[in-house]
Amino acid sequence: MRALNPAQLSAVRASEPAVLVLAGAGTGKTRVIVERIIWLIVSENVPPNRILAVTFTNKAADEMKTRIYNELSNKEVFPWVGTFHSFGLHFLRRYTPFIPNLREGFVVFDEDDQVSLMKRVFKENPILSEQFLPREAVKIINGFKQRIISPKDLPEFRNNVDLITLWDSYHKYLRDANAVDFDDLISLPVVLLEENNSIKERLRNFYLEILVDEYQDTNHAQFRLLQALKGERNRIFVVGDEDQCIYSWRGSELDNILNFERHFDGAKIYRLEQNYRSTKNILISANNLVSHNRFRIGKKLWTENEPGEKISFYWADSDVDEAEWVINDILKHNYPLNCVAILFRTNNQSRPFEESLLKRNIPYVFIGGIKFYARKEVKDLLAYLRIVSNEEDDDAVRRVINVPHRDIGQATLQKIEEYAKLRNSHLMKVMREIEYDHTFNARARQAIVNFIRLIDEIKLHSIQSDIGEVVKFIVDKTGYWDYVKSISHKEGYEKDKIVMEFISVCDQNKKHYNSVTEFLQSFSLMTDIDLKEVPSRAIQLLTCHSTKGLEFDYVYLTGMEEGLLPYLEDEEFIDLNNPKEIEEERRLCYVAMTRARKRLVITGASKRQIFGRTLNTRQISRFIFEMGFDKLEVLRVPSARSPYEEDIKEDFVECEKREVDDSPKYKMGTRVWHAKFGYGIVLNTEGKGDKMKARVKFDSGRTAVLMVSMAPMEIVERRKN
DNA sequence: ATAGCAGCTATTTTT
DNA sequence: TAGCTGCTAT
Repeated sequence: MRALNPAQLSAVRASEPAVLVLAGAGTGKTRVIVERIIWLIVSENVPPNRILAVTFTNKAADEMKTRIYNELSNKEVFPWVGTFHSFGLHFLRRYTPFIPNLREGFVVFDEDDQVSLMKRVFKENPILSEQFLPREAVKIINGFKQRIISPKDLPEFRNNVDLITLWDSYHKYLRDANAVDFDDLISLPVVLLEENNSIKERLRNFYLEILVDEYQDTNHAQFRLLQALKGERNRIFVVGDEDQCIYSWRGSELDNILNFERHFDGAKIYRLEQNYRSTKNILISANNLVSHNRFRIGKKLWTENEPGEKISFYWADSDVDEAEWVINDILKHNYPLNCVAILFRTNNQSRPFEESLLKRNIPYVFIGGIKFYARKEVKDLLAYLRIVSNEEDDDAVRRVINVPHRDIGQATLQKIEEYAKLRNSHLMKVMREIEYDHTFNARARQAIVNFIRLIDEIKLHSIQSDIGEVVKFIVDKTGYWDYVKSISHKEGYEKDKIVMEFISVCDQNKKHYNSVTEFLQSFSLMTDIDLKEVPSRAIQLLTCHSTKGLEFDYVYLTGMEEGLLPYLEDEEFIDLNNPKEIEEERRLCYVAMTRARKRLVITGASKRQIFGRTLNTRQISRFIFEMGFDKLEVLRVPSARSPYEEDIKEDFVECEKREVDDSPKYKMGTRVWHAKFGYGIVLNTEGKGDKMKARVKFDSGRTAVLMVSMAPMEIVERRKN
C-alpha cells in the first residue's frame, strides 16, 4: 500500500485537542481515520477500548473495523467502532434506569412504526388529523428531536395546543410500548449526559480519543452528543467534507463543520486535497462547479493522475433517447459492466434505463428500490419477534393478531382495545385474562387463547434456539408460510422468496445475538445496503445521493436539466431566495461527478415524462455552465440547430456568457419592483440588449415575462451570492 | 371482510 | 403514470 502523503501524515499525527480534517472526495479520508487509530494505539499507547470511533452507516463502521483489525497486531482489545445510533443504543441499554419511562428490553421504532403509532394518536385525537398528516407529523416530531427541543420550548409553539397534544400523546404511546425512535437514540443520551454530571464525567474520562467520520453530516443532536463527550482532557478528531453535505434536508447541519473551530477550543483544521481517484479533467470541472458555493470553508482538489478524457456531454431529444444513447455508449466502449454506474437525481428516472437494459438483456441492479426491511412480510415476522421480546408492544400485536387470519376480527380486537384502555394495560396482558371472560363469545375466546398459546410456544422455543430457527418456527407454527404461499399464488408475486431471504439473513447473523431482544435492537439499525452484495457483472443504477462513498470507473450522470439537477419543485419557480438549497443541489452534483475515476459522461434531454405529463422544454442545467466548457466535449447539443460542432460550442459559450456575465442588470435572482405588479424576483432572462426578456415571479404569486427595456420596472436589490 | 373505485400527490433516505 | 388512502358497495 502507498505510504501516507505529508498532508495525511500530519493529520494522522495531529496533537491538537480538536482536529478537523477537511478531506475532499477521494483523498483517503477513511484511511486517515484508520491510520490515526492505529497510531494512537501503537505509538501513543492509548488503550484501544478507550477509543471511540463513530460513523453514519454500518457499512462504514464495518469497513473501519475490518481495516483496523487487519492492521492491529494485538487484536485482543478493540476500539469501540460503530454508528452514532448504535452508540446511542449501547448507551441507553447501559443507562436505561436513568431514562424516564423507559424499561429494560425496549424496542427501537423505525419510521414506519412511528407512522402507525401516529395514526393511533390521530384516532384518539381526531382534531389532530385535520391539521396534520401522519407522515408529516412524524417528520415534525423528528425535526424537533434532532434539535433536542420540544414544541413547549419555543415561544412560537408554546400556545399551539394541537402541536403540544401531538407531541405529548405521541410520546405517551411510544413509551407505553416501551419504545424509542431513531432520534431518541441520540437525543436521550444527550439529555441525560447534560443533566447528569457524574455520568458525563465518567464517559469523558473513559474515552480518551473520539473520532468521527463524515462530520459534515452530523445533525444538531449528534453535535451536542460530541460536545457532551468532549471534556478537558480527551481529544476529538473529525473528518469531513463540507462540499459533500447533501443531507441537510434530513437534519444535517452544514454549520457544524463550518464552525468547528468556534465550537471546540484549540481546534485546528487540516486539509487533504490530493485526490487519488479521478482524472484531472473531472477534478477541474468539479472544482469549478463547487467554487460557486458561498457556504464553504474552501479547498481545491488536485491530482497527479492523467488529464484523461474530457467530460462528455450529450443532449438527447427525450428521456427515452437519453437512456438508449447511454446504454449504446456503454456497449460501444465495451466497459466491464460492474465498472459502470448510471446516476440520476430521482428514482423515477431509472425507468427508461431499466427498460433499455431489460430489452437488451443486460444485467443491472437498481440500488435503493423498495426497501427489503420495509417489506410487509419482513415486518410481520419481526412483529412476532417483537411480541416475544416485549409484550407491551401493542403495535406489533395489532399487526399480526389476525395475520394470517385466525378469527380475531375488528370487533373482537376493538373489544380487547377497550379493555386495555379501561385498565390502562396492554393488549397481551388483557388477552391473557380473557380465557374465562364470558363477555367474549366462545369462538373469540378460543381464538384469543390460541394466539396466546402460540406466542408462548414461540417464546419457549426462542430461549434455546438461534434466531433463524425461531423465525422458521414462527413461519411454520403460525401458518404464515401457507398464508404467504397463497398470496404469492394469487398475486403472481413471490412473497415467499422474501420470507426465505429474511430467514437466511437471520441465520447469517445468529452468532451475534444472545436473545431475541438483542437481535431486534440491532436489526432495527440495519438497512438493506448492509447485506446487499455488489453483483459482479451488472451495471449499477443509483440516485446521486446513494453514491456517496462509492466510486466507479465510468459514470453516466443523467438528467442534467434545470428542475432536476438542481431539483426545483415547481418548474416555474426557481427559489433563489434560498441560496442554501441551490448550494446543496450543487454539492450533490459535485458528489456525483467526483465518483468517476476514468470517464464522466453527462446527459440530459429536452423532453421528459414526469408524473405522466410530458415536459418538452427542458433546459440545460446551470451547473453545466458553472463547471465551464474547458473540459467538456459536447457530443450533441440541445435543439441541435447547427450540425457543426464549432457552432454548437459557440452556442454554448453564448449561453455561458448570459449566465456569468455581470453586464446585464437583470439576472436570475434580481429583486425588482414593477409599477403594476409590485415586488418580484427575476427567474430567468432571455435575449440581450433591448430584446432582453425577463421572467419575473411576483410576490403576489403571479409570474410574468416582461420586455426589460419597456417594462416599468426597476432593480431593488442585487442577489447577494 | 374485501373488492373496487375515485381522488390525491409526487425529491433525495446514512439509522 | 402509479401507488396509496379512504370510502362505498358487496
